[in-house]
Amino acid sequence: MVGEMRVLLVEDDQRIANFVAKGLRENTYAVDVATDGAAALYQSAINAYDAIVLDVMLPVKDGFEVCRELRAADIKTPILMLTARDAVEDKVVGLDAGADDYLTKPFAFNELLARLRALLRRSNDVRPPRILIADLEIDTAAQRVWRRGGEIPLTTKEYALLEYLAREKGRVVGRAEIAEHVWDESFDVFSNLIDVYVKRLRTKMEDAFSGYLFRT
Amino acid sequence: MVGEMRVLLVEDDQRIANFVAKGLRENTYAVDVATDGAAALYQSAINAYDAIVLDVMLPVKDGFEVCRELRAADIKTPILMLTARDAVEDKVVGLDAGADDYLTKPFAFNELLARLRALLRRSNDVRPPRILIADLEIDTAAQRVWRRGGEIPLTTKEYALLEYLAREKGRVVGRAEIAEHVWDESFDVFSNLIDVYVKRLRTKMEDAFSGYLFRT
DNA sequence: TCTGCGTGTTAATTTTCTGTTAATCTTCGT
DNA sequence: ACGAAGATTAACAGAAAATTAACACGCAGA
Repeated sequence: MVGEMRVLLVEDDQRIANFVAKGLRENTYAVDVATDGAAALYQSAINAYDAIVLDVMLPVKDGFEVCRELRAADIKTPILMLTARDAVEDKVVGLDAGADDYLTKPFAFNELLARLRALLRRSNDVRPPRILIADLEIDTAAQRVWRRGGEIPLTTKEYALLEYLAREKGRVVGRAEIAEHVWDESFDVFSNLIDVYVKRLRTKMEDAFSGYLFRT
Repeated sequence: MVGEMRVLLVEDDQRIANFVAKGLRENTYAVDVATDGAAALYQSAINAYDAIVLDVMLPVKDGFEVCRELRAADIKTPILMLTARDAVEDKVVGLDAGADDYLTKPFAFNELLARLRALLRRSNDVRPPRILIADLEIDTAAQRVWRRGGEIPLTTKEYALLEYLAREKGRVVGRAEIAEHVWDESFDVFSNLIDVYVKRLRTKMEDAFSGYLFRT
């Protein structure tokens, strides 16, 4: 949160764009403006913005589409959608497309500032650490796991084991170490419980990837 | 803005304390009560309150003193001072001691609510007044909830729980955390009240969306 | 006072997890 | 090829947690 925040404003209406950009600059944001969807994608590809303010109605590519493509490209920059429409359905579409918040025109400029601050705070705060290994994705905040888009439901222990292994990726960890970190002191050293859990994980993940399993 | 705000009420007069606490709870604040200055300091040391409503005339340590010590301990929680006296001088002393606002008894309860809201708003900055998750829409100002256009009537507690969960969407929150934010100190850790409320919510929302409920 | 509603309690039931056991399969040295 | 040690797997039983219904109590309005 130090330094200047960079914002990409995507808005085709000149008047609104000028107005908003000026207002944001007065509030110490560094603002880039894109006037259509394609430009927006291009700009966000070559710059690391802290947030994107995105109008829905755009020439070339509409805001929903831009949003979707950004998310598809794994760009997680917070997006504030801006639109004249206020049908609930539009909000749903917007959020489904990956927007983080939604503001309908006309809006008080202060409201936009406030939402933007909220978004930046949210993302800058404790960014939920995600672990990415090959096509495996772990959201440690939600304790959920995906592979190639599909979510894999895991039990508490299964998840704990997976997260531990993922964190220690590339290192050879012995049973004792695993027991130490994933189970508690009452763990029975002579049981093969760990093997059983590794098996369960493997089954659920369809033999995900190999580089992390071994024997003492 | 309301919903899961935690307030510490410091008041030695039982009748007033009950009255105020009850009123605040009806407005979805989670209220803890301390009946003397020392208790107040202790409580605020171990809990993170969003605001403190502090009577001036207290046994053991008076409100001014409590206020001073809190500020000395670098606790910045907004403080609303409450007193029977209304001499201008007292206000000055109170504000000097570090209070943020000042209210003299007798007061209209609505006035207290208004001041409290103002304090919380000031310190808390802005949060989106509407929360949208899939086809669920929450109006935090009116404390009303819709799904697919239809409004869902919720009781105060049900609403508070839902708003909290919605705010923490995507994170795994344990029972303790929920209790901490939605209930107050008198919450019985061994009861399954939270489960019961989750059930009630689910029933009303027809198993709305799944991604937010879990164990421990 | 009666009544309805919101809040919280309790307990029975059902489902899901965890950990154990034991049988089978690999690997590898001799 | 044989046996042993370790690895893998399936099946299961007890434990833990989730789910649900039913009820008790206090309070506010009629």
